Amino acid sequence: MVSKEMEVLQDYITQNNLKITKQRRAVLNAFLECENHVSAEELYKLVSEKEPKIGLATVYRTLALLTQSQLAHELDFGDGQKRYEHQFMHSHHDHMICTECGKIIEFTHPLIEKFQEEVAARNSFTITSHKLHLFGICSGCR
Amino acid sequence: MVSKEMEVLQDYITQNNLKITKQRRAVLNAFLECENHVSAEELYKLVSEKEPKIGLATVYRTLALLTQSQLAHELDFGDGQKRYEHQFMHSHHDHMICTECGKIIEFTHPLIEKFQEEVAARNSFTITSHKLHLFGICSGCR
DNA sequence: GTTGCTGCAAAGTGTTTGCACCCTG
DNA sequence: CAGGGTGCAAACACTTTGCAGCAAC
Repeated sequence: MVSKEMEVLQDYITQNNLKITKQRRAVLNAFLECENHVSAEELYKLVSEKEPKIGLATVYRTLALLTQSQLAHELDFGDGQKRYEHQFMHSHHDHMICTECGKIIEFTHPLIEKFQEEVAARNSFTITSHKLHLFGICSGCR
Repeated sequence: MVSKEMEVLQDYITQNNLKITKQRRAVLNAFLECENHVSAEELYKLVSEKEPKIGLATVYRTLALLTQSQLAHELDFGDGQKRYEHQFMHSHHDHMICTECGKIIEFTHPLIEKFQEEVAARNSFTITSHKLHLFGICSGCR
């Protein structure tokens, strides 16, 4: 069973004279199986179940690799640690973060994007990326 | 010369059984004089000019105090350190960050805010705050 | 004179790096 | 069998904390 994500990783690895290892496979599989928006530490715990001897440093190094190969995307919700989300076949979106329960709702709004471009153009600014985070209380916590 | 910001700090301090000190006054003054979006380290260097014996920890502690008393607002642009902006009489705005020169342009767009509320309502989510950061290249770096 | 504040150094947190050994290609 | 990958521990950058002495009220 080779997932399409594994193929992407294979491609990236062979194109860059790198090597596929059982640790990298384990990290990728755990990353794909787990909920979105994992931290390195959380992923480390998950991978450890399958690959007990793995080191935290390897998880960090593999997450960097996944980010470079576009399989993962780095996020920073301002809680002091980076989080990673699935990127493959996963188009751009923004986040609502419930400050009570930590729930994350993804959304996009075409008009928000449009007005971002507008205000950028007004300032002669060329957007390469953006982050929009709404913090608040979700329906379940109200 | 007592600035309105100093009065706010005084109020907060007396209301909470705290004490005003020359270090706190020095940090506040340096914070008000310096450009917006300072990091703790930067502010520490500035304050050190006037108050050479001050410790970095005091700057951190005073920044926490300023944040609590609403004089400062904590920001995280994802570069690994917190930054602080003037908050007093300074209404909400978002940020464009030039990834070449670090320049920060502040902006607001009423329609963006409006559509944020709309998409939140659609998800039964109550917004308490938000962060919108546009990353890209400013006019001077193009 | 209490009680909070300071400076210092030590401890913390999340992440990165150096190194000797291991394993993939 | 060469060169990259791994685990471990140490190093890192930023921030917080413990403590003894100090200063504001």
